Amino acid sequence: MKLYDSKLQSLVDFVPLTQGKVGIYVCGPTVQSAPHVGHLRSAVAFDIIAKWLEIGHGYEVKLVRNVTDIDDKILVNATALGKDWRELASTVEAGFNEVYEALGASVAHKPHATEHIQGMISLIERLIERGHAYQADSASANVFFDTASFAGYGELTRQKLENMEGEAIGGGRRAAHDFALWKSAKAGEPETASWDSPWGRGRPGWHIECSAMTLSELGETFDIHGGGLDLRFPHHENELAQSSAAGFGFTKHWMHNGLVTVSGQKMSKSLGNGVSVEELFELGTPAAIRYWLASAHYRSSLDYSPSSLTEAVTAVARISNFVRRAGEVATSSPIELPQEFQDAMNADFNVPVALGVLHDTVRVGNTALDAADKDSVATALSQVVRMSAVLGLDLTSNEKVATAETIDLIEGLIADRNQARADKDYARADLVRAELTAMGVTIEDQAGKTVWMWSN
RNA sequence: GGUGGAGUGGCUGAGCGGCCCAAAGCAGCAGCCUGCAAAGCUGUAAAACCACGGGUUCAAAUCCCGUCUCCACCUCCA
Repeated sequence: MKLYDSKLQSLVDFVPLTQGKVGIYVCGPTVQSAPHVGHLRSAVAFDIIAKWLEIGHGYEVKLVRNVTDIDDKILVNATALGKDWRELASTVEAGFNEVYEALGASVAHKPHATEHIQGMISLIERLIERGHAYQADSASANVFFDTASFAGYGELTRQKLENMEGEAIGGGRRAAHDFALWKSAKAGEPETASWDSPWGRGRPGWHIECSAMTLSELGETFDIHGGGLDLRFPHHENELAQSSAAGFGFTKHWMHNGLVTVSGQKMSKSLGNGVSVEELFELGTPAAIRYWLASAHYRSSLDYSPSSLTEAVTAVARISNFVRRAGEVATSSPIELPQEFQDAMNADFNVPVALGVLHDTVRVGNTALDAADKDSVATALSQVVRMSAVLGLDLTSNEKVATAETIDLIEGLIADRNQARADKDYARADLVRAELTAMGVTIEDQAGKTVWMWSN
């Protein structure tokens, strides 16, 4: 299979470093405020990538997504809210975990920055020993990475130092692009937000966290490092510099997901065009949201609009309706995935094409249903279920989940309506139907019976 | 200034030298079903001169050159 390596800027054959095993590290959120749609896109993209490597290739995948739980913004936001920063971080993280869970994009490995302070300190010491980092001056605990000492600096994003804008020299920083590895504790910051180090009390810079956590979780060398396109510079460039300068092989491949846009512009807090997760969940089921997030190739930008989400709701309903109807006459069994689907996924995880195959299969299955061709229905059903599993689409979200009383009520109304229809009292039948609709119930008159489901 | 990416039907969105008079979905239309709608299914007309102008090739949406427009990154960001 091939994947697009965003450092090499080309499609490459993917071969795990260790046979049968794949290590993936994806940059997770800084838990400073509630998640937005962009976080979900990244999570779903890499979840599908991991699932395909597991289901499609049988690899044992270790997917790591870190949590940055100490950072300037967390401290600033906590102060503004009058909260302990640790409380804010854990509350926000719980919110992230909730939506990841809802979308089926949870990960088993979630290292926290605050749990890896010692690893970061060791790594910084190693960089100083090797001549790639320096302490600002004896009076400050600031430690910077010395970009001039590392010839490969800029190779991830193909930029030259002289062309880049940089930060003002100060605080012991020798060059505009030298970046902080360790930041001296500042007056007024909570005591709990700093740690002892050989250079004095302080806290880690952002980039060193990920280098330390990849080392701890995946070792000196691993297969894939991922994250949003906006993290390429400076974050990933700096991570690469740190880990390489420390003498580690680091990641074999880089993968970056495209950003979510609104009217063509990047969704971000600073632009104030962020779409909240709540808004998304009001418009669609988790399966529909996942479908929408996956409907554009992971490297393309994905433009948000309410109508694009309702389209996804309809599309998912088409798939789940087939599964529901087919399930009445056939059972799903483990089966080979359609070749076109496998080909699409093997071509740099081309999910839009894979979704096309899924819909094609649904159409084949529906045709078979109409023709009462049970064998073909069973095959299509099995394939659809399997493809949906790879894509992580939970098709059961509008299944009948209700209390016994509610079910009795609904079934009673349906019986009333059918009695009215039998009596040719259509006015009353329509009235009952309107009542069901108001309850959020959609009914479907099939040959000889009426089935119901929750409306989308 | 530097580094990447994008411009395909009414909309979303694939394709990246011949299988493309361009996948799939949504919307539209028709048929089936229905008491009628809705829902569901099936089929399907029209609709894309593939941003624009050149070029290469037997053959280009796909390669090359130029132009225009848009986006991202170079500060924190998934």
